[in-house]
Amino acid sequence: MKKEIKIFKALGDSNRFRIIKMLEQRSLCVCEITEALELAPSTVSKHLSILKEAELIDDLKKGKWVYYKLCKEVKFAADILKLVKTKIPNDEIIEKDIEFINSEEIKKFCEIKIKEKK
Amino acid sequence: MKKEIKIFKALGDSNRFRIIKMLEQRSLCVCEITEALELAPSTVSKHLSILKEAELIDDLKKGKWVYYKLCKEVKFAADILKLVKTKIPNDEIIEKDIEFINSEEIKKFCEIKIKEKK
DNA sequence: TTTATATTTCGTCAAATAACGAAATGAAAG
DNA sequence: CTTTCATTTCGTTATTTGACGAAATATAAA
Repeated sequence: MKKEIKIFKALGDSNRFRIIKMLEQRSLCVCEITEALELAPSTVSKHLSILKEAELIDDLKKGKWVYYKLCKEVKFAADILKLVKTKIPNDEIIEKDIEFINSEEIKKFCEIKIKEKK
Repeated sequence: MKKEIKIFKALGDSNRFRIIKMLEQRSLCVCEITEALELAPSTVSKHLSILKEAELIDDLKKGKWVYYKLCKEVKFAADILKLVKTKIPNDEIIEKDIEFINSEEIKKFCEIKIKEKK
């Protein structure tokens, strides 16, 4: 499939759009995204693979966790990401997502996962 | 559905993408687009309604014909259309489409439709 | 090495989508 | 007013997509 069509298809789903908007804030591990979207981990993983296949995001393994971040190379995907970042006003859901990933709640959620083992 | 998601969904189909690329050249009536894409008129009409619903294109009735053109108002759709126009290299199919709508063949096709009645 | 945890892959199911032809609509010509 | 032609709407069908849970994989901890 044409690369640009893949990009548009990838962005044409509201859950994937939410992921992109959260990744504008900072890179996130799969479990954080899963927690925010309230979907099954396998579903989130599939969404992430579609975004990655479109070269909108990239992954980075850190131990057990896999972190995803926006892909900012110089190409059409980066242009689109810039437009998405600068020109689309956040709706309620996006605002709530951003609030969530910046919250103490999600920080604790991650800490507990680590500390539980100590 | 969120307006921007509609835009991405609309562009995330290769036939609709071809339509947008042809409309970059000039406004076209439904039968010209149908001829270029080699799809059923009802299928093309549906694609056009999806693009219109996303506010990427607009229609203009002229007698029996309905012409469609790109929608250039100041909003996200216009930004995307600009990116699409300036940043995406044409592939073979798009080149062929552009050639077709600028050809003598399609001009004759339209003329015959009119003259047949005289 | 065994166990636990994070993520991905696989198989399945329901819903959405893209295609078509047939019928309906609307404008122009006879 | 009736017919003709371009387009749209409707109903159907095949394919794609988004969701899930179960099983597989990979890494860290015990």
